[in-house]
Amino acid sequence: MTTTSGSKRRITQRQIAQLAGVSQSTVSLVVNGKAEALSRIPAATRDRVLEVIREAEYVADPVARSLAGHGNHLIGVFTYEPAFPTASLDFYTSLLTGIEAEAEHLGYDLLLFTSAPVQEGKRSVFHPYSRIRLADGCLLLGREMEGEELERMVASGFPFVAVGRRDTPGVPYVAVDYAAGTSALVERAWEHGHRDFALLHVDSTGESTRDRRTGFEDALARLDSAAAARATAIAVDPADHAAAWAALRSSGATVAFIEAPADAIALHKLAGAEGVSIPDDLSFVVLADPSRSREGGPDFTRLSPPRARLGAESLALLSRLLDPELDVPEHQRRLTLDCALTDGATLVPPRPTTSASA
Amino acid sequence: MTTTSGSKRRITQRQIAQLAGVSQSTVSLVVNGKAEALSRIPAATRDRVLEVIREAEYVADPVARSLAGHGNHLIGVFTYEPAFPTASLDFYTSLLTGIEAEAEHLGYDLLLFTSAPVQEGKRSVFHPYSRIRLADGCLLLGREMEGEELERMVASGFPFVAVGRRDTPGVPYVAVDYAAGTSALVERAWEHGHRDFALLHVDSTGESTRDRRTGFEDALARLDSAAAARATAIAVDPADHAAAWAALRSSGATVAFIEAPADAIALHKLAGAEGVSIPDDLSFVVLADPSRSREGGPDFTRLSPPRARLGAESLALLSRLLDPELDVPEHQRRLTLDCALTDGATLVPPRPTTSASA
DNA sequence: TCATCCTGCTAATGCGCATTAGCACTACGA
DNA sequence: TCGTAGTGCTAATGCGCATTAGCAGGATGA
Repeated sequence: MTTTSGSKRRITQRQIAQLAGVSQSTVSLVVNGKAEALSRIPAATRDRVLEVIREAEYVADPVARSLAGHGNHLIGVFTYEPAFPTASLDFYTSLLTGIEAEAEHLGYDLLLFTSAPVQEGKRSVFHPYSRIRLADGCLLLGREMEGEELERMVASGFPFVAVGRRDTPGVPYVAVDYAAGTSALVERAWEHGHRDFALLHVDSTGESTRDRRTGFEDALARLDSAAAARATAIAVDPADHAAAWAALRSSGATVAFIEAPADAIALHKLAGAEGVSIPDDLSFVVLADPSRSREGGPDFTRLSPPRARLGAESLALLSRLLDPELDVPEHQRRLTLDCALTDGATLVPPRPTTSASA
Repeated sequence: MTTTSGSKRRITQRQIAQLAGVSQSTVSLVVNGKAEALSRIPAATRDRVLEVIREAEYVADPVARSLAGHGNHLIGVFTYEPAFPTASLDFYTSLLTGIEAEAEHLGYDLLLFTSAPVQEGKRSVFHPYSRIRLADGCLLLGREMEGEELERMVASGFPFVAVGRRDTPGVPYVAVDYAAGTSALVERAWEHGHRDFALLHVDSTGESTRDRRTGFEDALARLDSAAAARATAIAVDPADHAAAWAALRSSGATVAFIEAPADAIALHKLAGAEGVSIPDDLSFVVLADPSRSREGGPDFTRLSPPRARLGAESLALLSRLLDPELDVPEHQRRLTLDCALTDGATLVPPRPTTSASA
């Protein structure tokens, strides 16, 4: 009564063997024997077995195959952000699209760890009933992952790839070059004549947030140390955009670099409410693509990270790591993709200086 | 060398047993024994074993658990439409969102069958390396499923739920009431004064297409047999919207019921190109929600099938079927959800008749 | 004093498959 | 005539776990 399911037990190799008048081993050999093994089995026998298999509609039990030491072409997808489906799905959709396309291409099935074993406020791959080992390897998604968690992953020897740059040593990843992308946008704003910059970033210590900040600060430092010193960084509380807006206005910046599209949209609204025109009074640069569902937002000048490609490349890297033939050298375990820029309508030259103060 | 992965072999119950000075059975009992079994094991022993488990970071191998007759809280998601990720993902995104949310709620992981074993032009769950049996049960998505395939599923005894109505006997499903929804829209158009109807449907024999057609025809028949007789059904070839447009125009209809949002958008464009105003010259009613990514389309008067809920309810039904405690009666194995209507801007009264012909 | 019951475990088995060692037999060359 | 090589298979084992029967030893009751 504890059987998984199904009224009738599934047909097994042993039954096929009986029907065909051979041993279970022979059936197994016929089903997956290598050429060398098959050469020992005459065509007549093989055909007979195959015939029985076809008639009986036999399908090998993947669980047993797996236990017997065969991978099952399964890739796990683990997401650290708890609210996977509802809140964050928008964000991950394009990633998943890329992953799925590549999975289809490579013949992998995808195991989504949607069951949320949230312990002590965080998700962890390591919990007593983790199904992670059902998969041959695993992709890790999420804005933030703890170093300790990643170290355990590395130590466990379980093959995985992180989607996004990770500092933890030994972690294979595919990343987007947010630093270079942000730098390029800073330079563009500079060319437009902007000298007062503000960065409105997500309140996170995640690598991607830091990369954007680094790109922002480095570019400014290269261009003009005074402007760099004047630049303001503001951590945005998604629950209190008014505060961020106030901080932005009092910073005196003529251009705002905003990390999260959702924040950009909210701030854009606040600006409209106060009669501040974007971009005439204040330029907006957004450091990611708005998710598709948010219509209504303006056509931001922004970064367009290649999310679908990021997903696809991550899976491709993982599949290389899984290939026993391949010995992927260290330097090929970390990839960085260029980040595209999208010219939008929200970056224009600043208003000509109406002289300083009153 | 054929081991799945991981440099060091994973720690097993046997090793835990040795470390704790007990037998493997005892470890197993400690880990998952029912209360009755556990009562035979004194707290001291249990604690010792648990301590070793904690220290060794032991995690049970889900594959072995599964083989030994335990389900693993895994739900398979199979999609019949081949181009799952790229072309059709848009369509399935909302469905998947609902499924994922429910999976998280119920503690299930999701197995996406993205590897595409397309045989003879069609996908099939039944192929020699099907991993479907890794899952406890399975959701079937797709516009069309062959009866034979579904019959095999029913016969196999493997628990599953089809997303969308299926005629095949014994198939559990959750569906959207497209017939009633379409009927309601027909009535609304009637109230606006329309008497000449056209239905532009997808060229498919899928149940959902037929349901809409049924709803369309039944409503008209109820309202006025002459109008019903005058109504035209046009199968739209997505590659040749011009033909559909021509057929629509020559039908003399004052309102077009269009099944696929993509077709509606294409036809709307053709109308614009010919100077035909929608809805002033011709009303449009669409029988599904446009996917989000297609911005630019007008605000159609349309059906808004509750896709996310459809996904969630399907999984909920499946989980009920999987519960050994429950014996779901036949009539609870098929659910139909109401389909919402969205008032849009494309259904208005027809132009007053400018008398017949010239 | 012996039968009975309880306690605290363990040995043994099976889940379905892959893999390896090796058996029985034939053919063939020397 | 024997040794060798090949052919056509099968028996046996293990993967890691869950489950069940049952054993050894002590306590308890009649």
